[in-house]
Amino acid sequence: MSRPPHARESVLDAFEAILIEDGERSATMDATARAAGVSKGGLLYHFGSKDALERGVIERLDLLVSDDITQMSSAPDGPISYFLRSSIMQNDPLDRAILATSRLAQGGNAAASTALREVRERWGDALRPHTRDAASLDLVMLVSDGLYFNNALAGGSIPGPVPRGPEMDALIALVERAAKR
Amino acid sequence: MSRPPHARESVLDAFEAILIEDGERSATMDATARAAGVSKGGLLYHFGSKDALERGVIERLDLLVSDDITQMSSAPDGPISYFLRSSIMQNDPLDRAILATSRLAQGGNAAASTALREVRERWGDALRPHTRDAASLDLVMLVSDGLYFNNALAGGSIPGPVPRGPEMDALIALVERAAKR
DNA sequence: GTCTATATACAGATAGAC
DNA sequence: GTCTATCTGTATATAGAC
Repeated sequence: MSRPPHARESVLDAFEAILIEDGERSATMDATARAAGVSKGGLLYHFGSKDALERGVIERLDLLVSDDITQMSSAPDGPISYFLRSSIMQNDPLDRAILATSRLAQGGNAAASTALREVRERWGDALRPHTRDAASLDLVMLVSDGLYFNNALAGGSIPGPVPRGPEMDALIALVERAAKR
Repeated sequence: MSRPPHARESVLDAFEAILIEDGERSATMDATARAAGVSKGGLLYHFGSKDALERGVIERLDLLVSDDITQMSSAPDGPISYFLRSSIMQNDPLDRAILATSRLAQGGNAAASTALREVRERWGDALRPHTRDAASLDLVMLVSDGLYFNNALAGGSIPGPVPRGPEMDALIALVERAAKR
């Protein structure tokens, strides 16, 4: 099992960071190369085009989501609680991959939009057995989407106006009471 | 009461449309001018810079939200139902102004982010008296955010995976049961 | 008010040295 | 593998004619 070259991962990290903090417009190959500490030519050795770089982020997202769904299935407090709690930005690799892919999607990248829709569907499939009916599943998914949306607006670093601590606990209790099977 | 010049409004409409359908990256002054049926010079007579054009969208949003909050206060089914129902994309001027401003925010426009946060706060203030507690208000706001987020991903035109018809009715009933004072 | 023409800057991508 | 140098396209913005 050969893990991916380090420079390649650094480039992806840098690209994600600029997407999240400064938006899609600022995430140029030049800026990415500079932030990753390589030259533009060096970047283009690992990713032959802007499109390849964007595909790299999407592939990384898909891998991280697979891990997350495994975690979710065996979470001690149950999948709904795990899912909502992990919907607030913890700035972990998965959060960053989602935010970065969202930026690409909102910048017009169709593959990114598709990937996000598929990710959402995978989560929905995993949660469905634990919810009462379609409306209950909608409720859980939409609250999660809402949490992510606010994080996305906040720029990924500044905390948005999302519930934290005890208020988050109360929200999860409220959603579980309404939706949990 | 002098209404704003027609050409100016056409330019704003065109700019919003490109932002929503093709993303921030495609919403250039050139593309906007073309879509609005004016030349670049003509556009620049009405909006002296890209920044002025973006401010135009944000100002329009603020006006439309004021109208919406008035409507919400006197809605027959109550503010929560009105608020959630109007959170699914109806492609009306307010929806388009929100989506367009979201694109600007996600493209890195700080004024757009601030405007959206303030809009969200105005809605929260109007809804607070009608909800039980902080968690209940969070629930209503986050479901609404979730609906908008999915519309934003869908590109504004293709319907996203959001509840419609009877499923939307069931969702509203669920949220009201959990949150309504 | 609206147009054309153009200046300036920067994006993505290529070629080829080391 | 990583670099510099450079080509080409396109964005914002200005100048000035009509």
